[in-house]
Amino acid sequence: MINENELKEGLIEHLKGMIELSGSDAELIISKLEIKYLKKKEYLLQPGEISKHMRFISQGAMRVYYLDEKSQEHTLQLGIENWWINDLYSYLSLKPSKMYIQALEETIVIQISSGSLDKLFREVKEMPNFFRLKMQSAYVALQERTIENLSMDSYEKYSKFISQYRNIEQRFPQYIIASYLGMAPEFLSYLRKKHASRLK
Amino acid sequence: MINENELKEGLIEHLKGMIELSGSDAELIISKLEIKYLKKKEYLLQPGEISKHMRFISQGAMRVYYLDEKSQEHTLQLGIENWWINDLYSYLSLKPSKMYIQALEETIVIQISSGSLDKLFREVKEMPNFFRLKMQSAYVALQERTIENLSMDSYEKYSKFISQYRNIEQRFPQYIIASYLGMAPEFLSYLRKKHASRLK
DNA sequence: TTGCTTTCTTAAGATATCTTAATTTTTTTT
DNA sequence: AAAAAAAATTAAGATATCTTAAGAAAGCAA
Repeated sequence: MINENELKEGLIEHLKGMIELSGSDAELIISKLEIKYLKKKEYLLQPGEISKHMRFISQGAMRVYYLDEKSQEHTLQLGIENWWINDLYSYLSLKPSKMYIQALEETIVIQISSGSLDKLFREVKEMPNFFRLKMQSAYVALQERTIENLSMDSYEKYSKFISQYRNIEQRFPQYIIASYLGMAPEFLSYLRKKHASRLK
Repeated sequence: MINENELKEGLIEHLKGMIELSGSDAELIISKLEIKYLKKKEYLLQPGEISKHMRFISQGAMRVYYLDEKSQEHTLQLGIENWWINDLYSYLSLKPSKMYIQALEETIVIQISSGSLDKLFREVKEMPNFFRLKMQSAYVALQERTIENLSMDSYEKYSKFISQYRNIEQRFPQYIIASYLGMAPEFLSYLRKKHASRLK
């Protein structure tokens, strides 16, 4: 069986990669963490629900996606171990989400409820800094994605994607990668073939 | 002539729309503000430079854009009075920007150097909160743009754009709007004609 | 006001990407 | 291992969007 304390310790290590935490800070944080187990294809959040937790992938792989009016899936976020995953829109605005957050493998998530997190913001000095920094890098990453959207064609985007997500990319089915990149899966398949030799 | 104190007061009001500031907070902040005047087409930042200020448009209109390898312009951000405008990537990472930040009208910008802002973060209690909240809404807005990129066709994007930027949109030349939306200006022109009657 | 410069429009042909549908391959379940 | 389900490939025809080039309109400067 899995040792939950070890998992929680993993999140503490993750925090320590960015901010300083005392032993008592760590204990305080650990006391607020909840662990959730998800089977493949299970949902952590579905449209209509309000996202009330910050969520950290401890093991496994997930994605955030939504369905447009034509019921097409569009993937907004992919994530694996040690990535945060959420619909921040819903979390921050307290409005119902339009997103699905789904496990793509057997997955373990560590969550903090927004109430607990607010307390931690007050009680653990460096906690706001952690989320400020996270938020900043998330913003920069999203801006990068916007830039790619504006200036790259489909193959360039794909090519950048696989070089950026080295190895990780194999954990996601191709049709999900296509939906992340904003192209039809058949077209991605066509591109892969066309450029087959050139792929690094 | 323009009364600079009034302009600075405008920024204080803007801050007060989101956080609480005492009289002495306001004075402290005001003491760090610099005012910059830009003529139409003038640049506030150019590629290769590091963005060392947080920038607030006091009057006028600006855009952030970059050139791709084919020297095509892509507009990442548009802004008018009371909007913050910057290349956060460069500002946060201290790396050289790839962006142009350009005035599209006679423009007045209020700046705070990153050094001064860091001080304010320590000296004005609510200051970090302001930027945390700003950052959050910027992130959510960018996520919204990503969603549109994934699921809307060009006309839908344009249509959403003009309803979102009511009236403001007339202050930006159409080819810039096209470059913001990620389409060729000729195609935008074609779409406008095609849907001419339906435009609200 | 005239002339110059910038922006916008039009149209034709080229290209990228999508849609549909059938087939094959891979993965999962029994 | 066989059967069922999910994912990937292929190919043809359809559509969206781009490119180029030229002319018209609008804005700005002399």
